[in-house]
Amino acid sequence: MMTIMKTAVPRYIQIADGLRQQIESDELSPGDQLPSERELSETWQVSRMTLRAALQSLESQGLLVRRQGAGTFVAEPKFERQAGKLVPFTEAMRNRGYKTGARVILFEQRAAATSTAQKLQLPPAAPVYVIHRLRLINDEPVLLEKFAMSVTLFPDLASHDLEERSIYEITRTEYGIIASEAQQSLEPVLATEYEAELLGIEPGVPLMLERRLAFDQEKRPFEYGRDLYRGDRFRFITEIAPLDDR
Amino acid sequence: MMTIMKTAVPRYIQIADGLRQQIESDELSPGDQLPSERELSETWQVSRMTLRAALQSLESQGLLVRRQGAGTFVAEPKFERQAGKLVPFTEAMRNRGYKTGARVILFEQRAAATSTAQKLQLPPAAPVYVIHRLRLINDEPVLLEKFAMSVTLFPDLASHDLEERSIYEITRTEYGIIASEAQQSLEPVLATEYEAELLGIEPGVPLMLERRLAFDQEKRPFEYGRDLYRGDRFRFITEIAPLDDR
DNA sequence: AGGCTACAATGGTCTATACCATTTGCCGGC
DNA sequence: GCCGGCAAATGGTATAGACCATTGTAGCCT
Repeated sequence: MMTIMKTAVPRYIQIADGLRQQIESDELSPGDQLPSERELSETWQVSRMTLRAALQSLESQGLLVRRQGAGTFVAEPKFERQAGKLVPFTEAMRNRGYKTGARVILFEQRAAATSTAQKLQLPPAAPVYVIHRLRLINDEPVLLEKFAMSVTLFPDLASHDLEERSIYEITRTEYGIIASEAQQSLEPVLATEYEAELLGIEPGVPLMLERRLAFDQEKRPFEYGRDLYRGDRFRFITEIAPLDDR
Repeated sequence: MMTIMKTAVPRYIQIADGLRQQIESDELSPGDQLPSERELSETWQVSRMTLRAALQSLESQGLLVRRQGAGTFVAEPKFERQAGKLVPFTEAMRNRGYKTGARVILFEQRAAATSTAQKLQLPPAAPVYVIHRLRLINDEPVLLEKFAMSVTLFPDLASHDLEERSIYEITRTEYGIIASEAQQSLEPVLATEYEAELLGIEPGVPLMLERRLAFDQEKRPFEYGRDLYRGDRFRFITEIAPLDDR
């Protein structure tokens, strides 16, 4: 039954389907450059505008990347990140076969900002660590973590290796504080110049901001963070399960 | 500093911004019809193609709905649904000031399909209820729930009012089974004819499928469901908190 | 009064063309 | 050998116009 089938598929959709098949059958690989718009419009015997409609459709589906003056390229596939699940980032990515890395960009102790003190249920201006950590996959920066933790609760945190170890593994083994749940939210933001420089992108590029307040086994908040994921490298999927260790 | 500012904003983006401002300042309300493309292109003194580019931009941002032959309309705002959070649907929507309703479409007892028995950790072909329930907001069908539950675990379930009561409230108060957590996932699907008819849409319209396996306080699976949300009426946001009752 | 048909209004597809903005590569000069 | 400038290649914006497909309304006929 073809009740929802059109008898004539628009040309630009036919062309988009043809190109998508080339991408999905590995005839074209991520990073490959497509023939130019002018060449493709000759190949498919359509106007350049019709061809552009096809490319725009594929771009909006995340399959193509177009750069003015340079060309059209097959998009790299995005990493998948579990939304709403406290899975150690490094472990999750390594499980996918990626090489991971981390760099501590900032580690300093300062009086908590009012909102931070409030979130962490600390006295006003209580000392906290403010930590910025850059995460890399296959040597490419993809995530900038900014988080705050209480100095009182985690004395001498600097003595631990924050580049090689998960923060939650450190809190569990060194301080007996077990991450058990978290409040998280996702929202798109644009990269500032600072963030852009660290992530190797242009300012204004979209990032996914994951705000997080992690609680320990006594339901006490102990980590307040804002993770900034490159929007062009991640997509978020949702599955809830009992909290894994981090 | 204008390092990311272009000195010349494309005309179609200027027009899109102008129309967006009319929408966001309530000069245009949800459901309002916009002037025709031909009229707008005269108003803004551009070609119809340029005007169409502006409308397409707004459509992709979810602000406009265009229907061939009928016109262009300001989109109704979407309901927000917490992804990954077991909040009773009725309660969540009522809290937003919406009038909710429910209709049981199907309630039957049958031998569990293999996959269902497996998910619910039941013996093969164990008897289960298969329940389809249609949810309405302001008298509009927006969600089709399909779920399975063990007959053995919930004898005489039919005697309870599934239209007025939350399923989890029933399992808690009548059977002492408390929903404590769930595995959930989100994925877009297209409406079948059956689903489309119930939801008042055309077959092929996108739906968001929320698969769910709910566990009780002893970590036993007791409800296996597939919720189909109208994609044009919901968007999903993520925030995790300790599980509320359902 | 209801149903059907036709027409007008509306969005959708497509063409051909021109020009602009960005990127990249090559060539020449230092 | 390196750097800068220029030109070509590429995507982006815009125009003018034609024609197609769908929807809705009005008028006419039963």
